[in-house]
Amino acid sequence: MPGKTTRADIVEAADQLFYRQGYEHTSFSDIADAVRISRGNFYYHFKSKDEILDAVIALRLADTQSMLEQWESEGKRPADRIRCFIRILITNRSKIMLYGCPVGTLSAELAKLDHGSQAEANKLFELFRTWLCRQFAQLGHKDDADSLAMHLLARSQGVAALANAFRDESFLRQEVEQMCDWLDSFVPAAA
Amino acid sequence: MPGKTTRADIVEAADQLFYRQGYEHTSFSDIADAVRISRGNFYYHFKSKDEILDAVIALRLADTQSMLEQWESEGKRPADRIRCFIRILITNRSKIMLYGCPVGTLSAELAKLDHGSQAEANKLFELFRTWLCRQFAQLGHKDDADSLAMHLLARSQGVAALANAFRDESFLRQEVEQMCDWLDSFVPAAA
DNA sequence: TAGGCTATAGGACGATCGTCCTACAATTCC
DNA sequence: GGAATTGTAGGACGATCGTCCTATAGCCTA
Repeated sequence: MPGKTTRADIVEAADQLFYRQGYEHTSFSDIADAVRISRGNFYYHFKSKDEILDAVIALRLADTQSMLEQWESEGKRPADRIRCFIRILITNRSKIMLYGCPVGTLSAELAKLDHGSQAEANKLFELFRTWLCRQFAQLGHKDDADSLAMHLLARSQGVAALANAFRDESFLRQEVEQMCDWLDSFVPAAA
Repeated sequence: MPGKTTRADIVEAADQLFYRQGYEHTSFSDIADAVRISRGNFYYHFKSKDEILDAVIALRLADTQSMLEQWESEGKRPADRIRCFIRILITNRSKIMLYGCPVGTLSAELAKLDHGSQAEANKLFELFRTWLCRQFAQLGHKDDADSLAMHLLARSQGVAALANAFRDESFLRQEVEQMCDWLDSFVPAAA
């Protein structure tokens, strides 16, 4: 039980706190309290708060990557995979209504802070973008695959933002249905 | 030049700084420097930082209200008015790519801070929502006017968020065109 | 058993935060 | 022209921030 777990515990706790409270509004004491660890001990595992942020981003990148890979390896058709993406809004609806989209809100916060890790955080967006792009290409839309990916990404972001502001679950579900309908219009006519 | 202008100067400077840096990341010193005023003198005009935030929100509400009224009084047809809304993304593209949407980012930040003025800030969203709702109703879509308003609001939010993350102006313009096309599909067939 | 790592605790540090207090200049009013 | 009010300046305050330093337990190795 020594060593390695503590570091992982810190990153996990920071991940949750950054999501719920924002990066800047989360202090070392907050994380220390959550992990039940001395504040001083912190700097044995991380040299600075920024380093924790980088670790959190790396964790999210890895988690996202494996989630996307799993969606892809489940052997469904491209449209089904894209539907998986659309439905995360429903899966995570409770947290989204409380804290927004973890990707979008972090990106927006780091942009305002003019933070050096902004580019790293945006790799989360890029992960979804290239993955969606690949799915649309497999759907037969090679030429406008990236535009479609960005379009869907944007709509998801907007839905998450408004669902958060208005705490409106029925709006969220309604928009998810519309996105699925929109997606169907791109599926080649096959049963 | 006495009195009243100083208060207005403070609110204006805070408005800009809150937009560019975020509410929490903006300190009294930042605002004081911008207005060229002593930090101590601050509390003659405002009792707390929260009070400045409320004043900033009130200013934005008033500005937004008058902008919407102007769009409505310019005597165009409802579809043209909605197009005015869509095109703010292009009008403010430079700032949006740097700082995101002022309405959405403030709402998101206050949600994470669990700030008491969150409801006030969301009135900005409501202003756009009810205005758009009215326009869609005038377009003849009384039954789903609110859904259409929320849909358009969400898409605008998403476009602003991604344009901010990727600093991509052509994406922004492309999505604006798509939204205009989408709008046209709701206009009753008249020349 | 002695010595060297690993991991943790606890507190000191300088800076900055929002807030508040007091002194003083400028203006207005009797 | 003295008094009261309005507006501004500057700094003190307690708290908290991120950071850093040192002491100390527990462990493995020799």
